[in-house]
Amino acid sequence: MTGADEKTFTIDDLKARLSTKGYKLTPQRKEILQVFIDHPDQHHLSAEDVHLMLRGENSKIGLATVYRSLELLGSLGILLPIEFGDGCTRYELNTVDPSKHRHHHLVCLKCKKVIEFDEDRLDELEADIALRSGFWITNHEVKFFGYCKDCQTIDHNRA
Amino acid sequence: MTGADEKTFTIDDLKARLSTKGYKLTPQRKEILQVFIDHPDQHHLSAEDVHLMLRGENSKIGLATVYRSLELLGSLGILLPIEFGDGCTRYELNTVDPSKHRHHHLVCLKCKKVIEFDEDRLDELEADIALRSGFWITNHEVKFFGYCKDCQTIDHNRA
DNA sequence: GATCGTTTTGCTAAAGTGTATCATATTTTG
DNA sequence: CAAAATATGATACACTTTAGCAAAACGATC
Repeated sequence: MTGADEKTFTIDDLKARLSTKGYKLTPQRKEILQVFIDHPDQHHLSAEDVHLMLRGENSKIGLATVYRSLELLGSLGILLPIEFGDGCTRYELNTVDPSKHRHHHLVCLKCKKVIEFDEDRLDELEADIALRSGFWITNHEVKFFGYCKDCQTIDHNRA
Repeated sequence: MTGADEKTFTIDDLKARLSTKGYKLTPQRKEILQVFIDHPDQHHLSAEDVHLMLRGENSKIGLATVYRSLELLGSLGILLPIEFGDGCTRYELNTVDPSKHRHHHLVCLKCKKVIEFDEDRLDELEADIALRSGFWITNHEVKFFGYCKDCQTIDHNRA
């Protein structure tokens, strides 16, 4: 259901974006971005996830650095933060031209499964909202909540 | 920018929905719903917010009960949980017929201001997603992120 | 309206995510 | 290569939310 490959960020892009804002290129920041580049299927990574994956590669990056780097990469537009209501902020690799590839999320309230889908039909709506509100809109996020095929047969009445 | 009044839930609705699922009607649950009914303008209340408001009315409801009740009212469809990424789950009073009044959020990344807007144009999209995915969709959530009028003149490069 | 079984509450402890602090180490610039 | 600024790592801390359990309250039935 997810679309074709779109150009995402590279380590060189990271270097460029960091330096234009006065931040430094460190091995930790490179490694953290590399985790996202190396695992294109493994979306929605939390700080804890990234930390564990790095530990698995014998990296000694501290947890605080992971948190700080994820937030920084988010503010640079290289990663996108997402909230699924599971208690932690998750991130995914952004695409260089975000208008090219907008994907959204379908969350099962029962089994917590998350399915991605592509959708460009919101661009018109976004332009409309921007005009009416005076906002400069940089991103939008759409989530549908419901019950997936497997969970529709089970009783939802309690628990 | 927010639409006209729509019918929202009452204490009687609460009673009905609780009993059909075997839950009991308690004064605490009534008081908590009443907070939302009494403050139609004060949307987006967190557990802490509700607890403080109740304390201000000399109610002695415990914080854990507030958390439990908010989650319960959410599962009954009386309240809707929303996440703005500010570290806590917030709730707003749902409308009896959710298809009648879908409002979404425009969040300023700089000053954290939240503006609501009405939008029904997603119903068609929702039906489409449901058909393609096999999901039974119960709710959707749309958030636009950007910079409000007041914050567009200020430099966004750092911090 | 009293009784019984079940649910709910309130308190407190604890889990979990994320942030602040600060000494030490690293990067970039010249 | 040296200096100045930034970044890291470790730990302690803050904050939101959950878990556990004894006591209280609800509501169905008699």
